[in-house]
Amino acid sequence: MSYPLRVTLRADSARVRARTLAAARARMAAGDLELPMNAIAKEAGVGVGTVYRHFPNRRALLEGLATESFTELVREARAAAENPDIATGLADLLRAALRRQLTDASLAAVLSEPGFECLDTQELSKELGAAALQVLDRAREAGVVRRDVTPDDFRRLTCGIQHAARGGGDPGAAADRYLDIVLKGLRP
Amino acid sequence: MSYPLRVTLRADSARVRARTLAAARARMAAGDLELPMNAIAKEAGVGVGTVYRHFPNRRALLEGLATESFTELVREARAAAENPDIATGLADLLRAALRRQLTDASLAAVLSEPGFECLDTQELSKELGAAALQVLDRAREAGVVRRDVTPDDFRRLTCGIQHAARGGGDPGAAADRYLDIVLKGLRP
DNA sequence: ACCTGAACACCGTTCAAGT
DNA sequence: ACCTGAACACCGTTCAAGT
Repeated sequence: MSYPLRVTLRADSARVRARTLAAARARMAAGDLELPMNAIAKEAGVGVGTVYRHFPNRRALLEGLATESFTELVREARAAAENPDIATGLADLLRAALRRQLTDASLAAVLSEPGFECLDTQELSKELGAAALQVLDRAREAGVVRRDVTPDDFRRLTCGIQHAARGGGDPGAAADRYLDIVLKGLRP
Repeated sequence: MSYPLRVTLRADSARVRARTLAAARARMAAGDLELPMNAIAKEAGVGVGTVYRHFPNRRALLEGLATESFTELVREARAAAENPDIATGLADLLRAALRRQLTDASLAAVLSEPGFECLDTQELSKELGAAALQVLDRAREAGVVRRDVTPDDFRRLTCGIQHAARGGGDPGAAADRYLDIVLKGLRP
């Protein structure tokens, strides 16, 4: 069994990583979802090879970008699982997942197709799944949700609503309505 | 007002078009959704420039690929609008849209973001919208659907379910369940 | 008229050479 | 150890030259 021993990066290495992520984020904010490695390296003032050292492929870079939102989402999911009114907790969980995906396209991309590149992301995914399962168990017991639904259905359904919401005008308003429809459909 | 007068292509031109579409379809069937123009031209035994003459960009090629399925879908939508039991008609409409998108990735892509490149596609889209509106009007009158839903919501929701269904194992089974959830949620 | 494919710009990815 | 960027392969797109 061997685990990576070094948890903190060397200062310059950490700086490179941060600058790469910043450049990538700037591009995404400007509406470019392609994340071209060469262009990002140039904008970050870093050699391409160094970008590849930190992020072996575009998927890894995407996960690096999504980590922050993903962490927040896990926190929200846990809070939802604690809600004394679990029907509300369930609605909160799905709403949070949807909102985070709409504000962060990288998170939407990462959740849309699992198959994780980074251990961090895999870990976050497990934690999200665990929180979702708690919500689901309590909701089932309270009889407020269909019995055939799984935590993975939650992931897929929120990704689906996100996709539907982005596929036309006023994504925010559409997302609210579609979430409403799905929540109602999820009742037993 | 000027309309294109030539409806039938010159024989060789039609052959080029057909070969291009065949090559593109072969690629998509092999799981490549990128549709690289150069590679397709080579595989079709045609100059790249000729491909561009027929399909000025990838979106146009995508629409060319989707036309057949789209036409079938319009037919199915019209049949759904005629169903004496309009609740069933509505379910049939959404099921057909979903099924076609799952069997034809190009149709899923075309419907997912409108902004049509070809007149044919624009026409098909209008016809689909008209049929959906008929279904919706009848369903509303019969009181079997939420009043705030539009034909465009149907498009977006089916695209969303398709996306959710593809985002994990057994897309077919997932699609059925998700459609079930959404149909229930659409009731008033 | 329509077709061809060389040519140019750009991106992904690797790896020998530097520090 | 880590970083750099030239180098190679590949793709999108155009356009001068062919038929």
